[in-house]
Amino acid sequence: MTTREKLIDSAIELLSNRSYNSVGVQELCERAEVKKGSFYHFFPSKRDLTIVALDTIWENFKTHMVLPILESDIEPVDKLKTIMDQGYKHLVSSKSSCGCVSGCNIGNLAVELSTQDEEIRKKIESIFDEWTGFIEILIQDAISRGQISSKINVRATAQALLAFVEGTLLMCKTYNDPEIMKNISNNAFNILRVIK
Amino acid sequence: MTTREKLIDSAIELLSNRSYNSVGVQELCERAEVKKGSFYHFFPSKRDLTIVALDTIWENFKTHMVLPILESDIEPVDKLKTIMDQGYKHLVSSKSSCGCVSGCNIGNLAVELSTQDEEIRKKIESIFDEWTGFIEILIQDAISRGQISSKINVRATAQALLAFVEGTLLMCKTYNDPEIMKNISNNAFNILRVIK
DNA sequence: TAATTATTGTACTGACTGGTCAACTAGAAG
DNA sequence: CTTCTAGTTGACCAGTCAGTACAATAATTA
Repeated sequence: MTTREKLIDSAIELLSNRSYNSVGVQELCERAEVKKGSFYHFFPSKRDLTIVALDTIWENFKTHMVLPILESDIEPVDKLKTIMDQGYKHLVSSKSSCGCVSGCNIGNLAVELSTQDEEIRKKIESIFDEWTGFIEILIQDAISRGQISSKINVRATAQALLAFVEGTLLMCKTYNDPEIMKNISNNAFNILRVIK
Repeated sequence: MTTREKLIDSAIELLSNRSYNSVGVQELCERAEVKKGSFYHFFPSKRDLTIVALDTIWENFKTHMVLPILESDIEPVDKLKTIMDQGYKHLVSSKSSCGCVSGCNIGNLAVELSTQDEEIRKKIESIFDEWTGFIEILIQDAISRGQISSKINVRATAQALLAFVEGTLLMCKTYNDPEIMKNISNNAFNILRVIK
């Protein structure tokens, strides 16, 4: 693994479980076993590393989670359920590995930095846009199969679903309990107005 | 206004628009026009002030927003709508006063500190519990009037609604746009399974 | 082999962090 | 007038922050 990759990896790890302002460049370097000089050779600033880390998180999530499920041939509504289940498993494993539920890596940075760093805010906005787009595809698919009412506003519903997922992760983090997700997540299907 | 109150006030103001780790004791004191020595006369630490600020935010929200609406004699489902409308107005005013949508003061601290400060996490957990309790009352009321299906799990649905509200605020903050709430919020009623 | 470029290491900067502390002031109580 | 106490002040820690400067080394190319 290259020095650059090691830095991105430790950024993802530290930023996921803590927060931007509580993680220093020094600690980032220690975890990556890299000297500070190397850090500033590869990245002009901590913020720039954060943006690359954000991109990497999203690319990983997309290629290993979203796309495989989206391209599978299970029912669209079940795809949503699968994504939620995967999210739950992620929470459980993060809890058992570091003792705490860290929620959504991207949402966490969104909340902390949206009012303070316009560049990072825009980056996350574009990630959320793309994410919403995937959910729209899923909804369209379900509509064309007659599983969801065609009267809904697809984009607004997709946004609502993303908001719901982010809010659910926020609650799990606050209660430090992945099980909260189980209580809540069934309601996601009400948002979709699944036809029964 | 006493020195103590001035400190709590500036804590609420600064923590609402920024983040815990980006606000220093020094800045807190400057905004309150108080010297650092006085700060540590009234509060043993920055964290202790934060907990008091959290309590104050919640008490204000409860007495000026939640309770008046809850005790009014409009339809329970409309009460939810009213709360959402008030939330929207709050976002609009925060955007026009400081240029950015700050989201939920309490949710922001929850996301930033839940994995780092157990005492603050527990404080927010208890606030969320109380908040959920109020929503439960609202739902019960609607059920007893036959406006909502009695088959739902009241507590889980209340939690889902709170998650939805928090997630919506997170989205508005990320997009720095209060209007996002308009797109999303109608779906709240789907979560409730309102009988039509 | 020599020159060039990419990478790493060390030492450092000035500003800022949360927090401590002894000295001081004002006003009330005895 | 004296004493006590709550409130206030500014100087001062030790440690950390993001970022810089630049020499030493490793890898690549001529």
